[in-house]
Amino acid sequence: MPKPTFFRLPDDRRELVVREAIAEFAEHAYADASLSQIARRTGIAKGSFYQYFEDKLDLYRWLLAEEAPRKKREFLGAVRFDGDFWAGLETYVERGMAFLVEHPGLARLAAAAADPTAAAEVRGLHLAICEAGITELRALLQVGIKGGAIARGIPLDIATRLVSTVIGPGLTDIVLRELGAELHEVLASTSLQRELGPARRRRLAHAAVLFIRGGLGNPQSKTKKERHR
Amino acid sequence: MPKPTFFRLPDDRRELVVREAIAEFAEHAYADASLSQIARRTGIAKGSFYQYFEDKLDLYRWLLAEEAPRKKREFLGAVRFDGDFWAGLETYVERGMAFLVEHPGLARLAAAAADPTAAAEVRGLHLAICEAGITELRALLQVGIKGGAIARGIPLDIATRLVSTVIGPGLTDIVLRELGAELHEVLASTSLQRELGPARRRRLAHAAVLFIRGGLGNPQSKTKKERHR
Amino acid sequence: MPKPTFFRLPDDRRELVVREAIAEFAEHAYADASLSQIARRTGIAKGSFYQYFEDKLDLYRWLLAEEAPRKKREFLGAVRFDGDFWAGLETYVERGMAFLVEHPGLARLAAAAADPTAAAEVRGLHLAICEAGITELRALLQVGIKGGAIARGIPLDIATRLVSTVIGPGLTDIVLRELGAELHEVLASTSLQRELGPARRRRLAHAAVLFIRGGLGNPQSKTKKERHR
Amino acid sequence: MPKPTFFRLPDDRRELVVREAIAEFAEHAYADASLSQIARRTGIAKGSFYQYFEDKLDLYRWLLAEEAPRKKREFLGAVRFDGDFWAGLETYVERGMAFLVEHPGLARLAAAAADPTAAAEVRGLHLAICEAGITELRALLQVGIKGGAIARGIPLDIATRLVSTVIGPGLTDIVLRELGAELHEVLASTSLQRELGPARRRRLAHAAVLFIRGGLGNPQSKTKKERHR
DNA sequence: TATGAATGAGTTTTCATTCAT
DNA sequence: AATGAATGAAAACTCATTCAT
Repeated sequence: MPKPTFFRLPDDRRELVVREAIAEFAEHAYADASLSQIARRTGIAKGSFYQYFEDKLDLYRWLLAEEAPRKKREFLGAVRFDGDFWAGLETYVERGMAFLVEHPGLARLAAAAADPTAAAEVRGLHLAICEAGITELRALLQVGIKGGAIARGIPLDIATRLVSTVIGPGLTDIVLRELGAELHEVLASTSLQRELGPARRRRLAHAAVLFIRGGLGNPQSKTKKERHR
Repeated sequence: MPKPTFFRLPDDRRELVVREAIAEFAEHAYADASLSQIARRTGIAKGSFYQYFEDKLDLYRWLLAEEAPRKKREFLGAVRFDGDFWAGLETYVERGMAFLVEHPGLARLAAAAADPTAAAEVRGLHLAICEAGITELRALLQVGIKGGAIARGIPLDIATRLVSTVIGPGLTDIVLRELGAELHEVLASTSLQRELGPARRRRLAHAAVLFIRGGLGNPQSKTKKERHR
Repeated sequence: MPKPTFFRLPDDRRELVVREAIAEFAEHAYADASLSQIARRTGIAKGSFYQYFEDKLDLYRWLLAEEAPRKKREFLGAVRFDGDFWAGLETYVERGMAFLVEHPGLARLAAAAADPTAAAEVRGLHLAICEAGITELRALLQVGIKGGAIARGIPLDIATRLVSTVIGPGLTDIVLRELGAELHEVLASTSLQRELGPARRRRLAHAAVLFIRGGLGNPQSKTKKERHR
Repeated sequence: MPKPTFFRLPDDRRELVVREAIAEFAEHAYADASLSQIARRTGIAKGSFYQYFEDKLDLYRWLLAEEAPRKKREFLGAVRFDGDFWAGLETYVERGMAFLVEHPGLARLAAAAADPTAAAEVRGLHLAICEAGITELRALLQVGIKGGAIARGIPLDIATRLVSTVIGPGLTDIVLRELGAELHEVLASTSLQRELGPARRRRLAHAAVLFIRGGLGNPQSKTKKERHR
C-alpha cells in the first residue's frame, strides 16, 4: 500500500503521479515499465516516489488492485441484469467499450493482469485480479441462469471463462482494429470518442452479445431487442 | 534468420538451444527475456549465441515466425472442414489443446504475439503473426459459410476475431485452470498428458465449439454429432 | 551537452572527472577510450557517468568542442598580429608550446581531431573542429598578407594547411622528442615545465617561425627581431 | 613475422589477405581494426589467420614494418638528390603524392605510425617506424646541406621534423581536401588518378617544395625551375 | 517532505584467440 | 592446411533503490 505521505499529497500532484504511472504501466509490461521513466514523465524526483510507495511493486499493486477497479466501477455505474438479462449484458459491454475508449490506459492496465508472461513478482497479484474478475462475471451469469436467459448446455465455469475472454481481450482487440491503431498509439491519443462513437459501440456490443447469447442462450426466451434484428 | 552455423550444430546442442530459448521467451516477454539467462540455462557461452544468431531479435523472430508455426503445423496436421464443418472445428480445437498440453512453451510463444505491450522492436513482427492467424481463421470460417454451417448474422471480420479469441486465449486460459497451474509451472512440467487427457480435452473442445456454433451457427443445419448430445 | 547534474557537482569531483576523462581520451582514440576505464581511474561508479552525460559521445564532444577550446583560449589569451606579424606569430607559437607543456592532455585531445581513422560517430565532430582551426588560422594569415608580411607566392588555402601542420603536429612532435618521451608518459607527468622551460620554447618557436617565414614571407619586409639574429 | 605457411600460400590468396588487411588497418586504428572483419572481407576462415600469423599484432607489424615500406620503395624508385637538390625533392614529393593517390590504403597505413594515441602494444613499433622515416629524411637533407642547397639557419634535427610533417601529414591533408573527400571515402574509391592527375600533383609538389625551400633554402643557390615562376 | 546524486548488478553485443576435426 | 565452433573478457548503457541534505 502507498505510504500515508502519498494520500496527504496535494490533489494535482497525486493525480499527476497516478496519470503518468498508469500510462507507463499501460505501455509496458511490469518488468519493462520504469520508475525512472515515470519520474521523467512527471518531472518529480525519483526519490520522491520512495516517499509515496515502498517500491515499484507497491505502486503497481495499488494501481492494479485498487485504483483501476475503483475508477472502472465508478465509470460503469450499476447495470441492471435482473430485467432483460441480454439487454443488461449489452449495456454492460457497451459501457466497457466506452471505458476503453475514454480511459484506454486504465483499461489496458486492467487487461495486463491476464498476461501469463508477467514477471514473477506480480504473478500472484495478477492471478488474484483475474479470479476477482471471473468471480464477478460468474455471479452475473448466475443471474442470467436464474432468470432463465441462459441455458445449461455449457458448464458455468467454462462458460464464464469463454464469456470473459470474449468481452475482455476479444472486444478490446476488435475495438483496436476498428480504430485502425495499435494500442500504443491509442494510449497516446486523446479523443478516441470521435473515432468510435456511441452508435458504432452499440452495434459492436450488440454483435458480441448476439454471439454470446447464441452460445449460451436459452432458445425459449426471446427479447424485443432480439426480434427486430 | 539464424546463421548457417546454427543449422550445422549437432542435433542435441541445437535442440538444447531451441528448448531453453522457447522456455525463456515463454516465461518472459521479449524485453525481459535474457540471452544471458538462456546462456546460463544451457551452459553455453554467451558469445556462442552470436555465432548462431545475429542478435536477440533474430533468435526471437525465428522462433516465433518460423519454428513455432512449423512445429504447430506439423503437430496439427491437416483437418478437414469441408465435410461436417462443426465436427472439423471441434477436431481442430481439440488438437490445438493437445498441442498446448504437449508443447506449452511453443503454444505460449505463439500466443505472445497478441501482447499489445510488447517492446517496439517486435511490434511489427507480432502484428504480422496475428494477422496471419486471423487470415487463416477467416478463410476457415468462409468454408463454413459456403457450406451453410455458419449463418450471416455477424459480420465475418468481427466473427473471426471473436472466434479467434475464444479458441486462442480463451481455451488456453481454461486449460490452465483445469490444470490448476500457472503457466510458468506448466512450462516446467513434462507430463501434462496425464493431467489433461484426451477425453477431457474432447469434452472441452465440444463445449467451446458448442459455444461458437451457438453464436455463429445456422439453426437450419444440424449434424449427427449435435443431435446425440 | 553534459546534464545539469554535472555542473552542479562539487568542484573537486567535477574536476576529477574532467581530468581523468581528458587523460583517457588523450591516451586512446575515441573508440578505444573506455568509460569503464575512466570510472576505474576515478573510483566513481560507472552508472554515475550517465547521471553526468548522455553517453560516451556526449562527454567526448563536450571535452573536445567546448572544454578544450575554452581552456586553450583562456591559456593563450589574445595575441596581437597587427604590429610585427612574425613576432606575433612567434609569440602565438611559443604560447601554444607552453600550453602543450602545461596541459599535454588537452593539447593531445585537440590534436585528435585530425585523426583520419576516427570512428564514424565522431568524424563529423572532428571535421568541424579541424575546419574551425583552419578558418581561424586562415584569418590570421590574411592579417599577415594585408600587412605585407606574407608574399603571394603560395595560394592561401594551401599555405594555411601547411602552416597548420607545422605549428600543430609538427611542433608537438618536436616538443615530444625534446622531452625524450612518448606522449603517454608525458600525459602522466606533472612538471614538464622543468624539462622544457621558456627559453628553450622560445628558441623552438623562433626556428619554426623562421621556417614558415622563409616559406611564405615577403623578402622586402624585415623586422628588428629578425635582424639581430 | 608471418609463419612459413603464409609465404607458401598461393599468390592470389596471399595477396587477398594483404589487400584486405591493409584496407582494414587503413580504415581503423590498430585497436579498432578487427581480425573478424578481415576474415569477413576475405571470406577466409578466422582460424586460418592463425596459421599465417602469430596473432593480430604479428600481421600488423609485418604490414607496417615490412610490406608497406617495401611497396613504397618499389613505387618511388630511386630519386636523385645530388644534382639539383630542390628539383629532386620536388620529384620525391610528387611521387609521394602519386603513391597516396594510387595506394591510399598503404599510404594511410604508413601514416598511422605517427598516431600518438595508438594502443600500448604497437607504440614501440610505431616509434621505430617514425624514427626510421626521420633518419632517412635527415640523410636526405644532409645531401642538400652538402650540396649547398640548404642553409644552416635551423638545426638539422628540427628541420628534419618540420619537413617530415610538411611532406607527410601536411600534404596528405591537402590532397584529401583537393579531393573533397574524407580519407574513409578515398580508401573505398578506386580511381583517384582521374581526380588528382599528374599536372595538379606537380603544382602541389612545387608549392610544398617552394615552402620548404623558403624555410630552409640557401638564398645564394637559384635553380632554373625556380626562376621561371 | 522533497530532492537528486551515487551505486552496482544486470543487459546486449563484439572480439581475439584456441582447438578439434 | 583449412576450417569454423567455442569461449570469456570487455565494452556501453539502464535501472531500482538508498541516503544525505
